Amino acid sequence: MMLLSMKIRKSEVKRTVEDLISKAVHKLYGLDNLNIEIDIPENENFGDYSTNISFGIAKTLDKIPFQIATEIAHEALSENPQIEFEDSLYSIFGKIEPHAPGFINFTLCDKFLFHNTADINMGDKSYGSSDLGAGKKIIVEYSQPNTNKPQHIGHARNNFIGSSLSKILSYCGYDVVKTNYVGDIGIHICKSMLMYIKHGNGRQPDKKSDHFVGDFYTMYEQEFEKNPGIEKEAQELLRRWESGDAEVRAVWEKMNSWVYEGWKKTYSEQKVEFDVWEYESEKINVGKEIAMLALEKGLAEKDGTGAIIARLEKYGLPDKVLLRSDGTSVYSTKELQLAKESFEKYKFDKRLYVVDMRQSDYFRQLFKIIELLGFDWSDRLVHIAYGMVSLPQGKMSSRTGLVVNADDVLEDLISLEEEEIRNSIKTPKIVRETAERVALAAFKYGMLKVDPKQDVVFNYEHVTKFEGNTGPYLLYTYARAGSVLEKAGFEIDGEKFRYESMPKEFSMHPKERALAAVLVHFPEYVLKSSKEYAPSQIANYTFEVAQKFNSFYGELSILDASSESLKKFRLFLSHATMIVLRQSLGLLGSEVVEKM
RNA sequence: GCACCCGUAGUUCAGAGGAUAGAACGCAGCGUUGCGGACGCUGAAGUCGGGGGUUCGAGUCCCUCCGGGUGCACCA
Repeated sequence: MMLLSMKIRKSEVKRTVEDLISKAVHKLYGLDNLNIEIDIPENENFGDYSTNISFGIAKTLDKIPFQIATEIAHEALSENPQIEFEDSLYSIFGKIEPHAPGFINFTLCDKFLFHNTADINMGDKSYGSSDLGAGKKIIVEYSQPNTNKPQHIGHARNNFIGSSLSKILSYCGYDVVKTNYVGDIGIHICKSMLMYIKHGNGRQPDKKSDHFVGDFYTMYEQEFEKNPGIEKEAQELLRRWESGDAEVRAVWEKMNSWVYEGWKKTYSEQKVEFDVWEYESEKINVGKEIAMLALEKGLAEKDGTGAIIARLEKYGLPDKVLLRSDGTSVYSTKELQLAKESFEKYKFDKRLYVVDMRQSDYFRQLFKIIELLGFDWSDRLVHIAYGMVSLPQGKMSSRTGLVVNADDVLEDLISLEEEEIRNSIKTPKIVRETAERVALAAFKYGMLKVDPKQDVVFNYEHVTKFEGNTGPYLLYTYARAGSVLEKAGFEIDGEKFRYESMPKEFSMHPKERALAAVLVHFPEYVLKSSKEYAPSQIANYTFEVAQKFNSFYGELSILDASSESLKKFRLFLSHATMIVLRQSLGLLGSEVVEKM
């Protein structure tokens, strides 16, 4: 008999299945080091976990998969792990069965599901967390806005992905450093500066200050259409900035401070934070050293004009200029330097760049150059490429004027949610506060539920609905469960409520079982999400939890359960659901509300 | 021209090489003198872009074609 200590983490159920199979296969056939894959079957008839191991080894063993499955299932069942709960031992799996044509299906017993539900109630804030990443450092760089205009809806997706990934990785035990690398200088910044100098008359912002600056950038684009010559003036400004011209620097500082002031509000309303801010203006010409090293290593060469160019053709990538012919460094060279400094400072195990997928080739070049420079940490760099955000009326474009500002989106969503909840909440202040949370959840969930690689069509009508796969639906489910608990006067009381107090013939109703079982998988989805750098994994899991709860809620009465102990069990389940919803929404960057 | 990403129900999206490809919205019905009906239940709806290949098994991996998006050296 295999005995597991009482401290077994529920996140290890899947690993327990792996161990069990691995040992059985070793004992029966002497096979080791197999890649054992454990599935969570969608079809409830196939148990809580399943494996296809029999197919993989059938040829080696010259046996029929079903026979192998039968043998392994039999062996695994005889080693059915025992776990201690309430001062006695019980076996985790109710059934371990072979299934044609050769799967092995594992079904958790009711008592384990009860046990896990009780543990969630006791463990509260830590359920689903792990120490997978203990002692490992991950830098997550995201947002990277430019100081010439306010943030649009595409930045919002970036902010939400980066911020959520950071939370997920922290939850898995990694030491995470959230970094923002601001593009605070360059020709694009000088464009809005130019217009302010020409037409601003020293005005102070009369609206949100980053929007105020953005208006001058728009003004530039309009004027450029009529008079392309003004680009030279912008370039001249950049030259003056680089030479340290006091007048230009003063305008630059003033306008950038306005932008930062505006962003502060944007980030605060989005509940997006950073540990470290880096500024491009502080990296001016820092790339020379890197460029020289590249020359030395022979991966770059000087061309006729004096520019230094990394030759990447033989690696299937376009060549990349490192130093311009005038000797100044380009953006990518600064980024190389930044990566190097970052590694020297943090000795990171991973560095994630959350940047939209248009820059995929660029990052491939960047990472290749770092590898060719001989830095052995080049394989720790990861580009988290995400797709574009578009609207039902089409893709965004500054030319057609269809650019949606992130602040405006959130404000619109808040208004929509205020209308939704005005009926159930009467105090205006509470309406506003609640609407803010619901709107942010709608916004974030709408962005995060989609796989990062996919483009997103962001539909206001859709994401703010209280029904369907939306943030508000999840919050509604949470509030609904909370309302029942409140009515019952329920308080967590794990010590007094024991499995033994359940009726002798107790077996879970299918709806109870489905809910309790889906809760077991939370830690597994957190891990999966962290490995794939995909918050969408947690998002879709969370929706499944909400569906299972509502289905349970619709079918069975909690407060009028047939016995006190059954009622208490259902309250336990409801409370455990709330904890999982709260934790997973938290990992997606959203807060729950008690009433809505 | 070259490269990368994406093609799954009318629409928006899930699918960890496996079992009868799943949700949500919309559509057609149904349910509760009941804990929040902002819910639940049932149903219709699919040649997984086309064609080859690998595999016991392909929506998933490989090749090719088609369609959509994006990027290709001194912008960032």
